[in-house]
Amino acid sequence: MAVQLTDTTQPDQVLGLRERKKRRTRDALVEAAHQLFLEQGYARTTVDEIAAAVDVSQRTFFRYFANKDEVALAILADAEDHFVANLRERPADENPLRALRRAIVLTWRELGTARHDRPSSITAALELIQLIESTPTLLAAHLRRITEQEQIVAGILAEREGLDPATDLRPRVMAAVFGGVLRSAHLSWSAENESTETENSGSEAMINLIERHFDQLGPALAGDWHGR
Amino acid sequence: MAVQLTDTTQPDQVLGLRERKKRRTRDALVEAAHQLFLEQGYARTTVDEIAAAVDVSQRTFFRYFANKDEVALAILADAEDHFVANLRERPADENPLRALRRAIVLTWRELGTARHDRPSSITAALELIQLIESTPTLLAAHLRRITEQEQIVAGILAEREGLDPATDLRPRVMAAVFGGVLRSAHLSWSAENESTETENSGSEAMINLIERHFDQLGPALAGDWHGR
DNA sequence: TGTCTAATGGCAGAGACTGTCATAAGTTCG
DNA sequence: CGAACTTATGACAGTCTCTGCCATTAGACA
Repeated sequence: MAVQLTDTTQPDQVLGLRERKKRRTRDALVEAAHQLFLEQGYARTTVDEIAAAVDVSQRTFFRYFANKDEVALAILADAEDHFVANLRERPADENPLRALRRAIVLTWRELGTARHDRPSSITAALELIQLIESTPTLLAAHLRRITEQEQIVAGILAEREGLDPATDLRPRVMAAVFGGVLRSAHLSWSAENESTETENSGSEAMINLIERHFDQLGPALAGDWHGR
Repeated sequence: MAVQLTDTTQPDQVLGLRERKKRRTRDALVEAAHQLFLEQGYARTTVDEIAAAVDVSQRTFFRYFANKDEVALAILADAEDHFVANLRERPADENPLRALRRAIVLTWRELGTARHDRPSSITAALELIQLIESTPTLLAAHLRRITEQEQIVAGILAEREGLDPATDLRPRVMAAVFGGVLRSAHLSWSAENESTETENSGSEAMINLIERHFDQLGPALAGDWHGR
């Protein structure tokens, strides 16, 4: 697969020592930060502590992450990329809403089964969502990232359907609605799992919640709520 | 209306000198901050500058606003309160989606016509939306506030329809969808009005955009996009 | 007018970032 | 293998946001 050219193209797997080292410290920072945030809370953890835990200088920390938010949210970035990839791979004959729904469920399922690279990427992701929901600063940063993702999603939808994203509002509206439903599901999840430790755990609980929220989309928009 | 009791209840209009002074400095801070942010950008404006412009100490600034974000977003807080009030006043026989739509349009129209208290609250609000959309930090803070508002909206909807907010997901989903549509409209607006000065201006342009986005909600969720 | 309460200012300090520069550590090539 | 080059890191120093603390000032109230 990885074709070896002169030296412009970097092989996927065979990274130099330098790159490997960088990746290692980056991973270490993410993990150390995550641990510390869970133990003592986001606000009460200083960047210096995180850096010290990995034995690098504070300056180096800020070369890896633009700010404190970024280390915390790094764990979800992985999942987000997977989601985008999954959405792109959805068959063209699926309607947009279904494609989105399938893609997100599939992403959580993957995260649950596949032993990604880190042992428990789901556990970490779920812990993080809880942390986010209980940390105003983090929530703000997370919401901003989410909306950026929505732009990307809107672009993918427009492309899928062969629409002009500048003219047609549907992709953007759909992406925004999707984002809203997801956030709502996350909120419900973190409300249910408020009690300290991850008990209900498992990606299944989250998937279930997401499905239920999607199911309410039609009924919610229907004129009369008393109908049911 | 305002019944005068012993002294526990503060009359609405007749504020003491102290309260009047406080309100004045608060307003001055908001206005000075807004002006400075527009002139030199959010990041390049320091809190010290804002405080100096109103001739108070930095310490005092932070007694009025928890952080720099808050002064900037204060201008929209007013509009948000109006929206909530408008939503509450919507007739019970209106379905939820329509109630939300009417309430938001009405809010913008009020903001446009009524000479609120400050001369041009719309102008400032629209300028602010543009500033928000082009300032990551502010956008993050704004999104967080928006989601808080969504919780309130969900509560109002549940109450309107006599539903148990803990059980029924529809209010929450609806609030999230509404929030998404609005954000999408704001984004479109700020994209259209990117060019420096407020030209298209007027709340009518924004209202028009909001209506158009709402109109796309049905079509977007409909199975087949090629239908139209 | 005198007391009581609340707003303010000034100061010190923690913590998140950023620019700069010297040093250390990988990479490349002869 | 070692010299020359490139890149990551560390160490400061400095700015800016935000907080706690205490003395001072200025309305409120009797």
